[in-house]
Amino acid sequence: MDLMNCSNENASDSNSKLPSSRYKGVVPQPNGRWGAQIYEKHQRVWLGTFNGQEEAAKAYDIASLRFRGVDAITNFKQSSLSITADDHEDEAFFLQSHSKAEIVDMLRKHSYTKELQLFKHTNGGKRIKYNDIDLMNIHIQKEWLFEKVLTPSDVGRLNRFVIPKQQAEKHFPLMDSEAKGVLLNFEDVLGNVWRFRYCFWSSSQSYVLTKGWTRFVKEKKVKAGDVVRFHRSSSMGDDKNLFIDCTPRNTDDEVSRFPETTSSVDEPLMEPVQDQDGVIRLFGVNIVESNIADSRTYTCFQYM
DNA sequence: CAATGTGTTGAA
DNA sequence: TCAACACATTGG
Repeated sequence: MDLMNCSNENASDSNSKLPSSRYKGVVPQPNGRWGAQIYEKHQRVWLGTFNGQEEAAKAYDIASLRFRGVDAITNFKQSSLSITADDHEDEAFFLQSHSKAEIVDMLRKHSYTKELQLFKHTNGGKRIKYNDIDLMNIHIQKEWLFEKVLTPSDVGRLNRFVIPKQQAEKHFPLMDSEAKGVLLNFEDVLGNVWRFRYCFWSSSQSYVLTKGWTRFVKEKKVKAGDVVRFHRSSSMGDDKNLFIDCTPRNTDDEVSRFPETTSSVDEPLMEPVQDQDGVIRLFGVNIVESNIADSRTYTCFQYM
């Protein structure tokens, strides 16, 4: 092994240049170890340092799969210890069930394998055969963000929607320069795009959607008690990457023009759920429960 | 002090 | 996007 490296093997030689790696996303470190990195949106995301370049290459592979999807180019055929198709599917599901920041954090802490094992184990007894819809969902990488039950004031005359502070800061961080507000585009299940002004109201210390919200309430006919859900597509597409989705109460007075308002009398799958507790959803359907959110906290990154 | 990770550039 | 290179920053 190692017969390919013609010139420099030793990092101890301070005169020579650092040895290159044959693996994508792997860069040499001055001390002879190896760094892993991946680029997104013109900037580097550091994935940590590793003893061997193969280890670093695997870290890159995992990040690549999470950032760019199942068809991403990788160094190895499969990322970790996944051998069977089910294992591979489980890992894809695991990747999609965590934010990019969480995956990066695991890589930097070298805890990815541990977390994946835990994930598989806690789901071991009740392994699910995912259907085509689920796989498609994984493929397009739509990730669950959070949901909120609409309060009376959310649909009242205040013309604003309060995003729970914890969710707002987690999913829609505002820089100080943006405190005045930014415009966010959300796509609904019909492909319609809704544009809202999103800002922080210092008087009430709350994050709100303002301009555009009332129109949404009116046209979707949402009422207090209805649920609004937020998703994000983590595949590329800088613009159409946020999604909004709601379950309007059935209206007796008018034929619904919206498919998603169809009566759910014989739709057994829909049920409300708390996010941030490890409940995993695909298309709003609970697939499996886990306890992944029980312990660890992850450092905050700019990207998702 | 050693190791990590960023600033930066030039190539593709 | 990507790796090479220099080195500022981190952290033990």
